[in-house]
Amino acid sequence: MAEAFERIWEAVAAIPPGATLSYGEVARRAGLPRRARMVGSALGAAPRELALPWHRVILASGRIAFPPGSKLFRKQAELLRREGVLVDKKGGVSSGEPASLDAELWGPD
DNA sequence: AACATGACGTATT
DNA sequence: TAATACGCCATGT
Repeated sequence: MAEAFERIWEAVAAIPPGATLSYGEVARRAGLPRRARMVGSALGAAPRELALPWHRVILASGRIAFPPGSKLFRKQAELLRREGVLVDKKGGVSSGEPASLDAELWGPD
């Protein structure tokens, strides 16, 4: 396996529960700046036995990378919420503390 | 070598 | 906020 993939897997494995990192950030931490797209490939090719916390990797825009409603989207949302991370229906991810009480009570609209 | 593709990122409208 | 556009880079054809 290419060494780059292993560096990426390490970076992902190092993300603590309840936290999230963007693909670009993971790439940077792996010593591969500007290789965000490669992070996606690496995760897709990652052996299941590594049990990587792939769900903690999201877009730089703070949302889940999959189309809302898709199989993988629901899977990732569930894994994140299982760690206390809030995920709205559009894939928006916010760590534990709500940005504002309004947002929590009334939603994004 | 040219071109398309993708679990991306940023800037601009 | 959403839609485009363009940059980026490994892979596969």
